[in-house]
Amino acid sequence: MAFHKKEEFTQKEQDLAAFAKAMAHPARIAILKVLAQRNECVCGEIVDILPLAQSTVSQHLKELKTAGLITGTVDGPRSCYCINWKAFSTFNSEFNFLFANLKIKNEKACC
Amino acid sequence: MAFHKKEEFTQKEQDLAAFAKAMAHPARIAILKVLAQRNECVCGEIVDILPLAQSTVSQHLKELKTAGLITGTVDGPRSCYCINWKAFSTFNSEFNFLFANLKIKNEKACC
DNA sequence: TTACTTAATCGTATATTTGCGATATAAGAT
DNA sequence: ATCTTATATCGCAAATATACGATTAAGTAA
Repeated sequence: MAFHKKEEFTQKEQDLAAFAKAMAHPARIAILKVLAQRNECVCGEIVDILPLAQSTVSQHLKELKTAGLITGTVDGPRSCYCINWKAFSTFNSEFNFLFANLKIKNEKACC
Repeated sequence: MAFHKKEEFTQKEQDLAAFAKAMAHPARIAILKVLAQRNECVCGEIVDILPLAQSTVSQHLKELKTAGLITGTVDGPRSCYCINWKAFSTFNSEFNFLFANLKIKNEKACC
């Protein structure tokens, strides 16, 4: 039995899916929102904002970092994170390439 | 122990996450790509294109439909699907509102 | 040195996702 | 009515995600 046949798809499909997956949780959206609005490295504070335990927030941060949506530096006993704008730019391009370039001529719903 | 505390977040955060989650699989990205490129209702064919069993593809289609990314009509023994452009437009706006409007002044990576 | 602070990781329980085969459904063909 | 075709749903097994408390690690302060 083969589970997770993700390798059967193209690299671009997998990349897009991986990016979307990293955003596929409200907690991670909230984290990204904070980082985007602050527009600087945010050290801590995120734990105080989210309604989750410290360990859980740390896991979400790790996922975002692993997926490449954010970067992080260790600065003494605390860690600082900020948005990886380059990754978002790439995602946005890919996303628009797939879906947005046809949007105008498709305003008419077909079914 | 509370699992899945998604209700603790704002509706917009949940909506964005739900949309992202629907795209968080290469198979569903591939399906969306086909529908976007064809630019019309696609009946069947999707099963032939994807390297997955018919029942699995049907499940992915159901997820996309439930999340509102695609629409579908039953047409005799066959079903036809097409992209819900309105949903994509909404997602794109929300996405850009959160992340893209700050992109230009943030090209400098901070960490 | 011993505390204190901050964040990451471990261990674990539960929930969800993924995939397939088997079965059901529903319309058209014979 | 039966057969065929196309799609959806069910039932199950395995993988992954989610969350928390407890612990660890590493720097700072006393």
